[in-house]
Amino acid sequence: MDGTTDGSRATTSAERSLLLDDQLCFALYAASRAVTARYRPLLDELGLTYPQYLVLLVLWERDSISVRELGAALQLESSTLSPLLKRLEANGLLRRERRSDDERSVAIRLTDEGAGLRDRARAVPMAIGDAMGLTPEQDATAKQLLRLLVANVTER
Amino acid sequence: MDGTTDGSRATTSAERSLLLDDQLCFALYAASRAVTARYRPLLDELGLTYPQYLVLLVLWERDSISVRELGAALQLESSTLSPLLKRLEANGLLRRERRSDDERSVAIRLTDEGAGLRDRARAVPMAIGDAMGLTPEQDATAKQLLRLLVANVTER
DNA sequence: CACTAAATAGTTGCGCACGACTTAATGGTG
DNA sequence: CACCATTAAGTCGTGCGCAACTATTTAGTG
Repeated sequence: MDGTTDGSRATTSAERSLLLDDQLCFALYAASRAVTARYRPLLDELGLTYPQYLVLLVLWERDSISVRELGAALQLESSTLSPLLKRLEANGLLRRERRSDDERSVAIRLTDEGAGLRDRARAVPMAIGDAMGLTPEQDATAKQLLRLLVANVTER
Repeated sequence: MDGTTDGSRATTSAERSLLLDDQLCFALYAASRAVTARYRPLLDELGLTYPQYLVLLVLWERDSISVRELGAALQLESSTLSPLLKRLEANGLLRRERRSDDERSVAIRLTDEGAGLRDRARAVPMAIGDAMGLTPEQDATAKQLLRLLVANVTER
């Protein structure tokens, strides 16, 4: 069926290949979606999407954070976060209130329900870690390479 | 400002951390978006989005492919591809026609314009490769780890 | 103090991404 | 042949993700 484009074709070094399978960027794109897909059933039980889960990870670490700080932590724009936070607020997991000392800023605070979700989420990282099935060394290498990549790609 | 959660906290081995920065999955998610963002200005000049570019990569390799085969190559559902292919067709880059031998199937064929775009796209992988700034060894390691990860995560 | 520039969050429009579903065609099976 | 499960593509609804823009508040400057 799909043996046609398998394996390792030769690539000139002067000009990079246009072959899909040669490209790290596609591996990255596919891996990110595959991992998110693996999260889905686990997060469904918590009533969360993956980005919502990431927001809660940040808030469980440090509550009462501004949208700006949240965006810095997750590398997301306010145009992504604002509606997402509204949905989490509608679901009763957090509250948004203008800061009195700076009315431009909005403090995101977990409700008791949002804070309580943390216990139910504790098993998630381990389940995902198991599913990823990398050795601790591979995991560390991957994280290190991805951070280097992000640093390089976002500079300038 | 953000030195508060930096660095390397200790993590118990029995139970994985809920810290954002400890998680490979977040590194993956952030890296994927960062790389796509780096592509954006290059692809804007070609009038393409990143997923559209991926579709063309496949078609430049092997024209007259079905939606199903395209989905297998990119790991995307027909519900994602159908509207995307419609947009590419509206932009004059490809045509979709039912196969006569199997009327369920739709053959995607590049137009001359779509095929011609390949030359203008040749510089893209190199520009991205440079921006990613990994050594060939690091690039190979990353691809290898990501493929292993995808294989593990999607099994069962 | 008046006025402008910067910062913060939000809105809008568009294009994915995917689950759930629909429609149509095909391939068995008895 | 009739029937039904399977396959292929597409539609619909929801939630990101981001560029471009807006509204409001704050900071800085003469």
